[in-house]
This record gives sequence, C-alpha cells and structure tokens, in this order.
Amino acid sequence: MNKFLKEFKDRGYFYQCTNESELSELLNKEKIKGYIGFDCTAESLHVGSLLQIMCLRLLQKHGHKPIVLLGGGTTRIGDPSGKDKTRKILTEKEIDKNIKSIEKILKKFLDNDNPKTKPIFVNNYSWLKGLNYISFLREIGKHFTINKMLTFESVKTRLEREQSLSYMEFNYMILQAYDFLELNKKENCSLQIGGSDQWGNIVNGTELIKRYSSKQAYGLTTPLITLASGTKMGKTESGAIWLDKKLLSPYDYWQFWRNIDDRDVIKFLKIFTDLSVEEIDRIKDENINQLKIKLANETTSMLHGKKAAQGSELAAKEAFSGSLIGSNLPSIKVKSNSLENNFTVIDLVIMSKLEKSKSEIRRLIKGNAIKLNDQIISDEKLIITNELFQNNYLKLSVGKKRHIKIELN
RNA sequence: GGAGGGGUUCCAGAGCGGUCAAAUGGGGCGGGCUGUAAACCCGUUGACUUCGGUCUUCGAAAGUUCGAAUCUUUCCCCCUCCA
Repeated sequence: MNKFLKEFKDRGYFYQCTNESELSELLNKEKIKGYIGFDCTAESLHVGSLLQIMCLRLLQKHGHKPIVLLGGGTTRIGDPSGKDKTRKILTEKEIDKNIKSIEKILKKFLDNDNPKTKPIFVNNYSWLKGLNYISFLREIGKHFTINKMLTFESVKTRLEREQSLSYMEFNYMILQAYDFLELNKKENCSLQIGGSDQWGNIVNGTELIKRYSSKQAYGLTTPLITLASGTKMGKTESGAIWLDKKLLSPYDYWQFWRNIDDRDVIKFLKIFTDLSVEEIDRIKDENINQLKIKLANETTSMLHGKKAAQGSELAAKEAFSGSLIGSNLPSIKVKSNSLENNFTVIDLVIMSKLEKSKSEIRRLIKGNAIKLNDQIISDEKLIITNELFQNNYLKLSVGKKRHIKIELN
C-alpha cells in the first residue's frame, strides 16, 4: 500500500475511499494535489476541523500538495448535510472576515516554505460568482439526475422530517461537485478529502469529473471523531474549542487536551500529533497523566508554538500544585483605586469574567469553590483590600480548574 | 381542503386557577473520592438582594379574575391522520 495511505490508516484517519487500490497506485506514481474544503460560517475553526487540517499536513509530509478551498461561495448557500434546519445566511462582509481569519489559522498548521508542497489557497467564490445560469445548467446540470439527488442522506432527512429544503440548498451538492471539477481542470487536483458526512458530495465530484472530462479523481473520507463521553469533537458545554487564541487562550487549549478522557489519549496522540505511530506504540503504557501532558504539549505547540505550550504546562503546574502565584497564569489588572467603595469578592469574580452572575458566585461561595490565594472564601461580603495582595498579586480560583492572577496597579 | 394533537425554564418532559421560579430525568456547575481521568456519592442549576424579600419567565398579543403556565379571544409556529 502507498505510504501516505498507510499512515492515513495507521493514524485512524481513514473511513472510506472511492477507489483505494487505484488511488494507492496513483500516489505511488506521482505527487498529486489534494483538496479539502472549509466552510466559512464561523469566525474561526475549532478542534472539530482539526482532523481535516491534519490530513493536509499528512499530504505535505508525503510530498503532495494540499489545496485549501475556502468556501466563500458555498457558504453563501449553506451545506444542508447534517443540518436539520436551514442555517442563517451570513452577510458578504461576515464571510470575507471569516475567510481571512480561517486562512490565517490554517497557515499556522501548514508548511508554507517548501515550494513543492506549499499549500494553495483558493476561494470558490472566485469561480462561482460569475457562473452563467443557462450555460451552467447545460454543461453541469445535465449530469445530475433528480432521482439520484433525492437519495442523498442530507436530502432525505430533510424531506422525512418535513423540514423544508430550499432550492438554493438543494443546489449545494452540485456546487461542491463543480468545485472539484474546477480544481481538477485548473490545478489538476485529483483528490478530495472530507469528513464522512461529505461522502455524498465528494462522490458527486468524482462522478462529475468522469462524465465531464473523462478523468479519474478520488475521494477519501475521515471518520467522525467523538470523545469517549459521546459528544462530538469540538464542542464542549463551556463552548467550542477554538483554534484562534483570541477566542480561546493557549492555556485553555492546553487544558482541553490535558483533560482528555483516558480512553481517548492514545487515539488522539495518533490523530492529532506528529509523533510517529511507532513512537506512540512504544510509549503507550507510560503514565497516563504524562501522556496527557505530552498530548497537550504537542497539540498546543503545533498551533500556538512551543513557548505557549511550555508556558501552559508551567501555569498548570503552578495552578494545581497550589501555593505560589503562577506567573504564567492568565491575568487581569486592577487599579488600586477601584478597591475602594466596598469592592467585594463577588465584584472581583465578576471583574475576572470567570462568572457573570452574582447569584451563581454566591452559590459557589456556599459550595467552597471560591479561593483567594488558595484560601477558601466563605464570606460573600468579604471586602477586597490591598492587604490581600502579595507583592501586588492575588490568585483567584473558581473551582479547582479555573485560576486567574489579579495584578494590582 | 377536512379531523385532531401540541408549543413549559440548557434539553427531554410533568403541571392544567392560588401551596409554581414550576415535578422528574438528562446535561451543566460546585463539593467529596482520585490522577486536573472515568465511575460513584452529595449539593446546586432565572436574576438581583440589606437574606426579610423583590423583580422577570411557561409561543405572541389582548382579556376574564383578588389571583393565570393553567380559563377566553386573536395571531404565529409545529406535529399526526384523512383527502
């Protein structure tokens, strides 16, 4: 089997392939271009997209060239796959903004220096916006039958639930197939990778390419990654695990990986780090907590850099070992004059943004969850004074996991 | 087009004139145990509070009543069955 495909499988990226043996042959014969499309509905990507990003990295690692397709055009339509409702339609401005920040994130993960594997960024709006309706129908539309389109999962679920599926959304799959054709013509791109929910869309693309230009193209899908707890990767109750440090600090990102369920650790080391499969097999019986730290360090440095990873590890050590105020903890500054007028613990927690409801904070205090310099606070009316600060610093803890450094100035 | 059923707090789902900030389960949060894990146990889960209470919630609006999530009217939205 081809090396890329083998590693793709060994790492747990593989779900389905349109024609595995042929693809393997092709990959052995030449360096190809493969693309993944990213939806631009949100202002950033979260760990739910991380597997796709890892696929792009793997392409690069094996000398192939990744194409990143930013769905500037298709986001204007909205992919109905996996959605039981029409999603809200974004303004052009929002989409453009999202594209920019998503592109920035992807560049962090990819090698932009090697000219042979340097990623190509494209925005499908550039070719979709100018489509002529009549000629599009004649050239592309004739290759799609309604009979077949109606059998697609994304369409079926909508129809079964009697949720309306607009004609606009119905066309999404054709547009995505057209994207593949366009990239195949323009860039000689012969592979599309996507999540398992994209299978239908991807197959449409390879079939369109076959019918339209009698060329062979391939599709490869990845499984849906779930956490051992059963939830989807990416969303937690406290919010999405964003890849943009403006939305989620490197420390919190590190913590997400540090707190992964035991059962997921080895699986995630394989999927989300650069450690070789052999290496992971060798260390898999080491102390589970050390492995989690390794996972957190690897994933965090890949995204935010080595320094941020080390800082997070240090901050975690300081935060969880108690005692000293962690210099690496996230911090906020407080003006000393704002401590006048009976500024209480509750006000302090509000200011720290760790909680926003005063009732909630009162409840937390009753439950011994609020600590100042590791001392449990039991009086909700406690006034914050200068004396509480040690060398102008005060450590505020909410529960066992959330700590913040308050700096007086 | 005809006949019914329904919209309740994060979700599911009770309540059907006052004892309702609303049962129960899930989820979340906090505490305990531990390993910043899982499982388990306990507490908590609208906001504000001088801890006495106060204010805002049961699809939307209007009304009946001392009093409405509960009754009436109109409107909006969903679902099931028949044509």
